[in-house]
Formats: sequence, C-alpha cells, structure tokens
Amino acid sequence: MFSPVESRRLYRQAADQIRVMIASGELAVGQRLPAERDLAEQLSVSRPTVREALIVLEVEGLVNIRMGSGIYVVRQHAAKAAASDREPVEGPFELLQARAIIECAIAEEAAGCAKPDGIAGLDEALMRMSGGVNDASAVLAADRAFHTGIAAIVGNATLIRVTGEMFDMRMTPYFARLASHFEGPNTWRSALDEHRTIRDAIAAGDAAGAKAAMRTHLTMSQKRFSESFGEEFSGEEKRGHNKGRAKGTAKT
Amino acid sequence: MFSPVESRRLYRQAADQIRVMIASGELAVGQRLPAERDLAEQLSVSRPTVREALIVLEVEGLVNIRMGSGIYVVRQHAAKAAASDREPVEGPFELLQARAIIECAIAEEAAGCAKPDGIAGLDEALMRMSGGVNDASAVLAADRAFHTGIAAIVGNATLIRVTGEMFDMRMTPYFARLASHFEGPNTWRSALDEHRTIRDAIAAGDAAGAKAAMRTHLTMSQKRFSESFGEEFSGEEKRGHNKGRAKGTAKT
DNA sequence: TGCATTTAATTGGTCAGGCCAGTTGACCAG
DNA sequence: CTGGTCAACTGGCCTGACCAATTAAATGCA
Repeated sequence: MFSPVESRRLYRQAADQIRVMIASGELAVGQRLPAERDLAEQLSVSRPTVREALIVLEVEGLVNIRMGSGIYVVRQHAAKAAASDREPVEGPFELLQARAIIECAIAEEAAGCAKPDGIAGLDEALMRMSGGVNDASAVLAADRAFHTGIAAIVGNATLIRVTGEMFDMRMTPYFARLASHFEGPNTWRSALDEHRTIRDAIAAGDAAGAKAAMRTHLTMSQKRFSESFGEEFSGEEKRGHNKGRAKGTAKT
Repeated sequence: MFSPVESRRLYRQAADQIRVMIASGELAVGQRLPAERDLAEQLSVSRPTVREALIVLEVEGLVNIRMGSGIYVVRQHAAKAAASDREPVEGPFELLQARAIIECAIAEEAAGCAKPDGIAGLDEALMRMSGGVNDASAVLAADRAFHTGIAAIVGNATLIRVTGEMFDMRMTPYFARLASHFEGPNTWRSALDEHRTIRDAIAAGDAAGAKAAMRTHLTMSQKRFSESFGEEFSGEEKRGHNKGRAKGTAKT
C-alpha cells in the first residue's frame, strides 16, 4: 500500500493542490488567487513552477489569468476528465482484441451500405499506402485513413471517431519504439494485401466476407508483431502499462 | 467589434507554432521533438517560455513529455474536446447507431465466454437499477454499470473504456436537458426488462440471442426518446450539433 | 569475442533573481 | 467632482545555473 511514489512532476502537484483549493470552495468562483509570488511561497516552490501549474489550470479552464491584474477562479470543477495525461492503461494485446471485435462489426455494417464514393475513399487510402511502403509515416497515415474510411462508409461520426482513437492508441512512445523493431516494407505489404481483401468484400456487399477479412487482418497483425516481439524482448516486462500478457500490436 | 487586441502571450504563440508543426505532419506522430533548448532557439524565445508552451500541448494531449528522454508527438490533432467544454460534435442519433453496432458485437462476444462472476456483476447492476427507479442518478449509474459489465465479461479493458465513454457522451448538458423531458419510472422499467433479456441470453451462452436483444434494446431506446422528442420540440432544430436528422438517445 | 558494468553526454525539471509591461487605485491639480 | 499623474502591485519573460532521469558510448571482465 505504499503510495505509488510516482515522483510526479512538481508543477503537477502544485496544480493539484490549487485545484483542490478551488474544488473545496476555499477559493470561491470569481475570487482572485494570491499572487504568483505568494503562491510560490505558500507551496514552497519557485515561481516558474507555480506559473506552470497555473497554465495547466488555465488550459483546463479552471482559472482566468489576467496580466497585470491577477488570477481569477472561473469554475469549481474541471469540466471533464479530458484525461489527456492518462496512460494507455490497456496493453497492446487487449487493444487488438477490442479492435477485432469492434471493427469487424463496423466492416460488416459497411458492406451493407457501401456506395461508390465510400469505396473510392478506401481506394485512395490503399493507393497512398502502396505508393509509400518505404515512408513509415506516410504508410501509417494511409493505414489510419483506411480504417476510419470504413467507418465513414457507414456515415457515422461516432464510429469514425472511436475507430480513429483506437488506432491512435498505438502512437504512444512505448508502442512506437516496439514498432520500430519490426515495421518494414514486407510487413506493410502483407497488411496492404489484407486491406485489399477487406475492400473488395465491402465493395461487393459481402457482409460476412468483410467481417471475416477484417478479423483475419487484425489476427495477422497480432501474429506479425508477436513474432518479432519474441525476438527482441524475451519475456521481459518493459514498463508498467501492459497489465496482463503483453502481446503486441502491429500494422493493421 | 473593436479589435480584441489580445496581445497574445508569447507562450501561447509558441504553442500554436508547435501545434501547427504537428498538425501539418512536419513532426510525425511518435517522433521526438527537438530539445527544449533547441526549440527555444528556433522560436527565438527563452526556455521557460518553451516549457510553458509544451505544458499547454501536454495538457491538451498532443505530446508526451518524458523526463530525461524527450518530448514525443502523441497525436496529430487536438484530441476530442481539448477545450473540455467542447460540444459532442456527434448527434444523439449517430451515437445510438454507433452503440448499436459496437455493443451488439460485444454482447455477442460476451455470450461466448460468460462466467458466473461476470453474470453476477450484471445481476448486481440490474438489482440496483430495479431498486431505484425513482432515483434518476442511481438508476443511471446502474444502467452504465450494466453496459460496461458486459464488456467486462469479455475481460478487455479497452472495450470497457470505450463502452463507458460512449455511454458518458449523453451526460452533456445538451443531452441532459433533453432527457429530463421524458426520463421517468416507466421508461426505466422498460429499459430494465430489455436489460434482463440481454442478461439471460448472455448467461445462456446464446450469442445470436444476446446480439439481437442488445439491438432491440438500443432501438427501443431510440424510439422511446424520439416519441417524447416530437412532443417537446415540434421539428425545430435546437442547436447546430446534430448533423442530419436529429433523433434522440434514451435510456439504454 | 561477447556481455555486463561504468561513464559521460543529453534532456527534462527546478530554482534564483531580475527586468519589463500592463493594471489598479490612491493622490493631487483643475 | 473631474481629470490626470504616479507608484505599488501583478503577470510575462529572460538569463543562467544546477539537479535528476535517461540513454548511449566506453570500459572492464570473463
């Protein structure tokens, strides 16, 4: 039960303390906070640290900083847990499983309502993907465009957003570092072929085929990754993120 | 009408510049930014100013600062509602459709791997729901617990999170106001019955039945809502959010 | 040669002190 | 009472420095 220690950065701690003061009502809405220099003294930190903490609160919309005048409380509670500093929490394996379940269903749905312009969107992404197998970032962007493009065929903004967010979860430094060990033209080409299979099934209105193709694609992605994963990291746990078994994510 | 003058603070300008670099792809996702000292020189500002700008981007979730290592691009575009009070963007109808597609697939999957303790979790949520039909907030919490509980049966943290986030999207002020017009013991009772049907299908391992029951539930939710929606708002467009036709979300 | 350890360079985190510019309110001349 | 000036305060920004975490090169050992 030790506190996770965590060694949080100082300005975060300072921001938390001020946040608590505001939430508890100790600092009423509309009231002016103590001057930066006074806050620094009260919190036993330097003024730059206080400034950084206040900027955090300002971005969160809790306070309003008026130069020359002071800092004023705007509202009591952070509007929402934007949770931008939240870690992925989930491991790569869980992420791929979730994508398999969700994106299969989306592909199935898309096959039932595919229109020419939607298919054209997929084709455009495929073309960009095949044209830049040597440019990692370009291929990655095209990969993302393909997956969100399927959601776009359904014409549902929520699906597009959710699909994109799940894709982006592998953009963390941790995943990126792992990916750099195995991403290459060959794996991208395999992924591209699987993409084409999905595209064709959707274009043909074959719901079951699209679902199966998407499942195959994500399963193969996992396989591709876990193979090179085993080479580079023989079972070691690199960081604390991946809870259970740490398999991998791969090109999708 | 007078120019707001604004005299933007330097660290805001610096943050904007870096933001543009990221959005334009000049700094790819996963890539490391130049060191703070280099950025300071490139932007012709001091290091503290660069730090403040980076903290803004970190709070917005665009970059990930790792001490001793560097600053890494997490995503290309200011995540959902970087300004936390951002609007839902998607309309209630789209949200329900997305939930129907995604949660049906999850329910289907859950039916294939249901264990006693998972079912117990659903039962507990159902009990809380039936026991508090007159307490809106309690029932809402139980409703949420039921839906995330299905994802929990699959044992996938990503699915739990996504399900929860989609549920929470109706907690915006806009949706809450609409909901207050029709939420009541009767509608909650109907939703409860549908929940029980889903629960039974999952407990029986009936994948197709669970999928169908979930689809029915979300369809009925939409129907319940759009009925009372028609009474209160005779065709008027309330706000700019809902893209196409503005149907509604209801108890799920 | 191959591997583990140590060392040094790099990078973010924090601090101290200082100067500038905008804001505010008291004070004084009209 | 009105208007203007001025000084105290407050945030904005800078220089320069040191510490701590990370990373990669250099080193020592087997």
